[in-house]
Amino acid sequence: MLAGSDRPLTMHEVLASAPGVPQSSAYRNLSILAEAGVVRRIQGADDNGRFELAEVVSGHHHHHLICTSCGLMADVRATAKLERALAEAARTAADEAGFLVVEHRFDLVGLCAGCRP
Amino acid sequence: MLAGSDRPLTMHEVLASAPGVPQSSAYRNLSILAEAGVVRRIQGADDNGRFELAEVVSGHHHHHLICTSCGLMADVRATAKLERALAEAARTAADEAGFLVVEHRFDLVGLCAGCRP
DNA sequence: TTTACTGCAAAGGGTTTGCAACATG
DNA sequence: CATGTTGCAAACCCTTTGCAGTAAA
Repeated sequence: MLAGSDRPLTMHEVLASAPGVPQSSAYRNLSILAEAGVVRRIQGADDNGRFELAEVVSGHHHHHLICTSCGLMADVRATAKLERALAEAARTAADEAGFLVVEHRFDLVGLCAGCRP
Repeated sequence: MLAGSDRPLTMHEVLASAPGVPQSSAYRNLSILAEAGVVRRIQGADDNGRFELAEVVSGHHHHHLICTSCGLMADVRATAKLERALAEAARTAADEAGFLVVEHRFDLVGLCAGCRP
């Protein structure tokens, strides 16, 4: 499979990239991989589910740019500085709620280079 | 309606809180409100859609705690300091991609007080 | 009456599942 | 022969939509 992409793929894209594979198999296998922690399942802007390699596998932590106009969802490599800030923020916010943070998600929503005026 | 909650509500909860209102009306009206910018539609952990008052209406910017065990989704008030850090991080990350950030989302995923060991 | 909104029930679209055929060891 | 994986099609669930009935102006 081809989840070595620089952005989460929709099921549609996954199927297009693997001709001949029926939906059911794709869903089934991706679900298994997701359960095994190899793949992560996320949501786009408001439409369909998407799949990406888990951080453990891809080897890099990243966030997302989400374009509200064309629906594009791209990865943004997280910098050490940003991560430090986010991690601390997470700890602070979660502590007072007694919440144990396992991971955080930081997504930027707006207009991509091709859609901005 | 009762969107003065401290957390996003699922359609199920919305319906439960407004007995007698049929799904179709709830969906329809919430969609209209969403389009008008009064309500915001978001996604929980991986399951169903949820609704919350838009920031403009609720008057406060917040993020979410998402419990992977029980599915709970709670609001976390954003602090000025955190916001400053996030905003700057957003700008930095987005700029090099030519992305125009309209809003950011920062969610903490993990275990809530009731589910953590 | 004209316009807008309700309720119901049917349709839609993404995702899951049952089950028999098939490959693997 | 025993086990696990495929493909197909039907089932599911959440959400949307058509349409006629009702309330409001």
